[in-house]
Amino acid sequence: MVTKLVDTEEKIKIAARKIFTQKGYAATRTRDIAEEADINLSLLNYYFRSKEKLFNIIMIEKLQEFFGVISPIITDFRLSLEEKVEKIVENYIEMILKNPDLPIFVLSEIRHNPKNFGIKMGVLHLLSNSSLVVQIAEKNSKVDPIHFLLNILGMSIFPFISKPIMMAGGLFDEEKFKSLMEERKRLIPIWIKATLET
Amino acid sequence: MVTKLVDTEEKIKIAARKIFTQKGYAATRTRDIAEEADINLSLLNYYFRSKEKLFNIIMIEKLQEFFGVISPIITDFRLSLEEKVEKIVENYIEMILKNPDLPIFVLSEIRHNPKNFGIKMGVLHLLSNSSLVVQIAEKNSKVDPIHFLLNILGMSIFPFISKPIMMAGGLFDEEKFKSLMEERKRLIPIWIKATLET
DNA sequence: TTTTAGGTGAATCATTTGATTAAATCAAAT
DNA sequence: ATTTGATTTAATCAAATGATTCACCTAAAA
Repeated sequence: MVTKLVDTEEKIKIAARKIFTQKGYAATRTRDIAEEADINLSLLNYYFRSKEKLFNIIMIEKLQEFFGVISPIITDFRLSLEEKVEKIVENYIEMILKNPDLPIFVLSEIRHNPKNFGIKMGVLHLLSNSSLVVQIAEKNSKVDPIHFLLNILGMSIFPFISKPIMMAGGLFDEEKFKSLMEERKRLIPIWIKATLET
Repeated sequence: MVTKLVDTEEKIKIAARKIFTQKGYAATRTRDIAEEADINLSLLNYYFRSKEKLFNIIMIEKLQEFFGVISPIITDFRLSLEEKVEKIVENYIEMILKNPDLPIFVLSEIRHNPKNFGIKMGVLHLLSNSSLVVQIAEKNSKVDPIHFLLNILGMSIFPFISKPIMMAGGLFDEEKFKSLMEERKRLIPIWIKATLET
């Protein structure tokens, strides 16, 4: 077989990533994906057998994108607490700016299918054994690491989730939103530090 | 007509609230709602004409629940900045504890239909004219009210959005989550205050 | 050149799903 | 008792949708 100009399987996956993350599993039609990929509908089933199988492949990818940011950082004992916070915030905001649909997609699909996907081994177990908890305890034993992490992620991720509301108001555009988030990259570590002084 | 034991229209709406907020518009079948309401499918169309009309009714309700919490507080000039923060946090957490599906539902449905629903007049316009911005400026002119609000809401609401992840880990149950949020009711105002000292 | 095997697409199938229809029920008014 | 108008239901429709079929193509191997 000669090399295809564009690998068909990858072309379908690219389309699937776009449509699934935009509209979610239930609202996505396999025909939408086929059209976006500029291929015939049967091709999709030929390559991936079913909508659900294709979805699972994309979902696994997206979960890794979403959780992959934080895991290596919180376990890296070479990084100080301050450096960890800076890196988590910067990496998350950076990554989601490039992939704005990711948070709502991941969080709402997990919700609709909480059993599947090996998130069990996920972030929380990881957190308990990380060097992050030790460093938090050293800094301020009163602050529960769970609260600490919820604060960082809440401040970093929530703006993206509420973005449609801000945009609907007409007071915000893409440009303005992006610079808002660039500002937060700098400010959130400062604010987080302040919460540890309490 | 004799008084019905349970008003049929209201019975359908109760079922619709439950199913729509749990599964979202696209994943909801009108048959699911009919079954949940313990009525025939055609009844649903008899009372509400279509799935979309029924959905719009529920959606309006849910938007009011979601945004109704914050509007009266940020415009109330009798409340101090500290009181405002306390009330926003407490009211949001209180309300969402009773209606855990609300945040993801509202935020993801808005995202899938950003034009509809008069959110335009929404929170942001309200914010610009509120007494909150004045009070923030008095306290610390460096802090943008938008950042301030995103921090409060992010810290209060994000935990509910990420709850399915925490639960999947098996380290958390309903009980534990609830007491975590009760703790945050007390702590978030303290943390927010700390961010204003920077 | 012929064969072979993977790749491709038009047409079609079976099921799901939102919506409609027409008949039945039931209580109150006449 | 009959009529009336509001509810309620079983049956069915038409469109949407996930999936399959089968014929055809293409390029490499024999």
